[in-house]
Amino acid sequence: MTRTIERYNPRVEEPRWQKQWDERQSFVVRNDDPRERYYVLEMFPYPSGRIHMGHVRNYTMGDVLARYKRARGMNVLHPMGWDAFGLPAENAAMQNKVPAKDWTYANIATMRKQLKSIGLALDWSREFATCDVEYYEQQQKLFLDFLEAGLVTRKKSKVNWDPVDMTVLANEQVIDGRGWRSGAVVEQRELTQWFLKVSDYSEDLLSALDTLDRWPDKVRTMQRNWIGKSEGLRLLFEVAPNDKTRAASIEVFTTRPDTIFGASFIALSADHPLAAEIAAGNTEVANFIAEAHRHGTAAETLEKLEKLGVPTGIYVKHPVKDGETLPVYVANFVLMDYGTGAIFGCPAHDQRDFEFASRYGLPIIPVVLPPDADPVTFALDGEAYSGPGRIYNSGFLDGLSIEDAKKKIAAYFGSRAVDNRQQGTIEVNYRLRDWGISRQRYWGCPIPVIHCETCGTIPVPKKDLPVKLPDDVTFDKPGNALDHHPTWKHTTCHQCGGPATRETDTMDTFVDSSWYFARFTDPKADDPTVPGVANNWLPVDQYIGGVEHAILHLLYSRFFTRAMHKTGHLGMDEPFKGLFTQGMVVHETYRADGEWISPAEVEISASEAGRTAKRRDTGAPIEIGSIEKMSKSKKNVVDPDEIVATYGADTARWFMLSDSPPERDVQWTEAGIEGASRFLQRVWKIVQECKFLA
RNA sequence: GCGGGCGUGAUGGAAUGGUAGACAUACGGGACUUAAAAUCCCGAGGGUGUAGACCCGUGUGGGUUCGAGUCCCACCGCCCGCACCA
Repeated sequence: MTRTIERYNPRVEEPRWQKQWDERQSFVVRNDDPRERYYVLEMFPYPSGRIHMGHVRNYTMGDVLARYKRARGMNVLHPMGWDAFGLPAENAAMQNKVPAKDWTYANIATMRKQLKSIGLALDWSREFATCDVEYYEQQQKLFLDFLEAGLVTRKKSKVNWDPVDMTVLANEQVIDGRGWRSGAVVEQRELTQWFLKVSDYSEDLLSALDTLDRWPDKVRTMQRNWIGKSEGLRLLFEVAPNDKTRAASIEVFTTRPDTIFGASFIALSADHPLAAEIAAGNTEVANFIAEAHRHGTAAETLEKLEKLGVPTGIYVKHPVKDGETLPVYVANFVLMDYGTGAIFGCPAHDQRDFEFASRYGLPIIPVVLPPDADPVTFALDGEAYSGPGRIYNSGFLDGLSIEDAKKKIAAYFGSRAVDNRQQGTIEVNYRLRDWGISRQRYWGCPIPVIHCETCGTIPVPKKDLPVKLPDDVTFDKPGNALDHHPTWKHTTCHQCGGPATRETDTMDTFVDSSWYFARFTDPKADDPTVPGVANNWLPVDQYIGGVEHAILHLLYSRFFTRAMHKTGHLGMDEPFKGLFTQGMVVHETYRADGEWISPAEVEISASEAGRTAKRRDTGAPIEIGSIEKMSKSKKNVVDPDEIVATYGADTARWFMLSDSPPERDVQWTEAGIEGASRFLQRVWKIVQECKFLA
């Protein structure tokens, strides 16, 4: 008897199975399925044009989990959608004269086909794109509900302005003083903006991190730092009589009120109102402020600035040393947008204050004695001491621990008054700010409000939603194409019937991705969610994505879940029970004559002597460079389509999962994918032999 | 500076405190072939030895333990995030 065992041919087998899954709707999930539920979600893609290997890795991980849970008899929700608003569509519209909408949906069609060829167990019946009118209409409803619930404010504020993208950026989107997308140096501008009141939840967002025990510590720590809680004392210093200002007091924020006996100066931010007032009659101060502004944001990219300041000529009374005064400076290292924009300097126990005091000859008075140090001989060794110890040189605080001294001095100042106010108030400060969501862009969710000359700025009634984006926009002028549209913004006021204009700002695209996981639970519903359904599925049991979203997307989503809870759309506060941050896909880089070379053009030969590379066509030598994240700019990308065509999706998936632990970077190599391919062939052969024997 | 993580063959990496290096890649040798590819088999951490075997090996130095890659302490190096936050 003869038999032949054929080689596994993914080009036949994979499409056959994928067709069956499609026809039988194998992965379509029903909300009324009584089995135990499991929700696995990977961060949805931006439809940039084509999927990349990072997508393959991300979605394969989720897929394995989804299939495993399904095999264990669970009802598994594993959906897919598109984070489809954003600037690249507008850029494409400008450069290629393709409407942003067409460009986006064409990309989605391509990428959907690619994802299907990967063989993912996805419920495609729930697919949506955030630029679908049906989706952003629901988002507009959410905005109105948030507005009604007091979670939205409109205020004039200094904003980060990206001069290249011509739009506002959230603090989270400014990296080293540059726009996260354009890389342009960010400017400060004063604009009226819509804000979501994330700061209402500062404490809750912080403390609830402790409950997220299936999140990586790294991400929790990053969020903790970002929220930036500090407990301290808001403290008034009484201004000594002078002719330079009528201000009676200066308010500072400090986390170290226990060191008040070591205070030797007050420093104001260059943006402090009092500094501006003094500058009006003091050219030295005015020049210093101008200089500080000139450095401003741009200098943040340079190495640490020297601690510089200028005396204002004003003095304040020392709050605990009768008859003594402290000089008031304007200093370049004091930030206006944290605390009160003013500090008291205790040089002995704060490194910045130490440098400042050393430069300007101000007293350095140690008031914290390190354990085992001698109070008589202890001296600072060229830098501030910020470690543990006991208070000394401090009158009625002497001998106390730092913690006890903080309590005692807070009580002391709490019982005194300056400028007709309580001198010291315990205060908790957060670094977290409200989220400015206004963007001066066309391709985003319109903010559903109108500006009426008579009635003011008022929300569009829900019955008039959606506020639809026009399709016929042009990009011949810089700035917001919506604003330039000839008719779109002109409307009538629903209250008074008079003329009104629409808000032309659209929402930050991070809004779109802050609740999509909830929409997947019932993507066709007439409301943002059907709470009975959403609460059954959420929170997401396992969320998988890149660590680059550790702050922005994940923090905003946590806020949104709380806000949707408050407005009755959801019944929980945390969206993601488990979070997994997968590593990147990296690849060697290749260079010749200063140009990056694509791996497809490179032939590698290896021997005991090592690996060498040459051009596949000409045979010219190529330098093997460092291993980097796959990126178009370095050309070290491998196209998933080609891999699937050559080796099949399962080989690509197997390699992605087997070569490196999922949380670490995986290095894509030709040899690795070959090995994975051979491995699968062997497995297939064994399976065939078992079938034959059976 | 603060925080998180990592350090094991040529390489990616395995190892509930119990035979370190699974599996894979690369490399070398062999079988098959006119030849190559594919496939299959063998070798392989380093050192000494004809061999049986022995010694040394998980960044460095200590410690706990019958036993440490794993736990504890100190240090060195690398990666990532945040950072003039008072």
